[in-house]
Amino acid sequence: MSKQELTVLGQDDQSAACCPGLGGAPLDEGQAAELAKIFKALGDPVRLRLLSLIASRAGGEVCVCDLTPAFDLSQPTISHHLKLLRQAGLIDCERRGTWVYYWVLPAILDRLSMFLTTAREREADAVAGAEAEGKADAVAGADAEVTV
Amino acid sequence: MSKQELTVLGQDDQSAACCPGLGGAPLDEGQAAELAKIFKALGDPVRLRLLSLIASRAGGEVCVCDLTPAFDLSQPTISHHLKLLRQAGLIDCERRGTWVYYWVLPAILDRLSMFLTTAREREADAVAGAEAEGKADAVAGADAEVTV
DNA sequence: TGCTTGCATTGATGTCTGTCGATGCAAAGC
DNA sequence: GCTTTGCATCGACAGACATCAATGCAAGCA
Repeated sequence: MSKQELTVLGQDDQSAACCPGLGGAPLDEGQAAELAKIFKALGDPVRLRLLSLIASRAGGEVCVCDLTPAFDLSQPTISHHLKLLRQAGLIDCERRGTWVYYWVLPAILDRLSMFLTTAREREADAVAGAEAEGKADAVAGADAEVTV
Repeated sequence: MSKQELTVLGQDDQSAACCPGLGGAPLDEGQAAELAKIFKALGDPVRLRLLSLIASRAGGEVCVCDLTPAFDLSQPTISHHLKLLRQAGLIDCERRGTWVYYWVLPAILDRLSMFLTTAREREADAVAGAEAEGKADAVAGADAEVTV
């Protein structure tokens, strides 16, 4: 039911070997398209909450019957969002009797996190280098707006 | 030109204090909407490449005139994507004479990375706990598909 | 066998988004 | 002043997306 859905990061995809991270060389079109597909899956409040509900569950897996009531949406809509998360490789599922259980696949979360982290480190270096020339206040101001 | 555009993470937004990360308590609707806005900005190949081009630039900033030729798109389209990245709080810009320079704001990248990392750690624990009951092979198979 | 439950799929519809040409606007040079 | 250059904004349009009701399908139960 599920293995075939991992189209984003197929194991035979040579271009998926590894993205350099934002700090390295600029992404080529293939890498960008692949990453964008995953980020797009995360770019919806409903899907983000679904992922959050699954990830925060003790035991690591959740029955759909526990997810649907948490939203003010129809069952087909929830099913549709779960399918998109599955196609992005962020979750997987398994049927057990009457119920279907979903769990998070940590590998891609890892990859995204690393991609963003290397970006930050590289960028922080660049900013440190340019801090003496009048751009520092703007960056510092932006920092103050977010309590990381 | 730029400070007012940071609508996603306004400094007076109490709900933006900090998201718990995927591993903590499930996201509420406000947090999910806020994070989704940022992920959605990253959910486009063109914007991802733009961000990558800016982040990987020595000096940390890039003139728009250097970005536009890198794409097979019209100048208004590039400008549109840059605006969305700016509204998401991922980049900022400044006009200098005839040219406009963009640079990356690392704070939100940090926050996203942390959000995803805590998710992974929490999820990995859960998987480790459930590894003995037949779900392990599916997770291991997914891991094998990504060379993180 | 027939009924019920849980979830996925289909088809339709309204909304959002990416893209472009045209235009506006600021800065620099003549 | 006028012209040119660099970039943002506007208006329009095609394609993508979120959502729903209806339907299909598998599993359990009477």
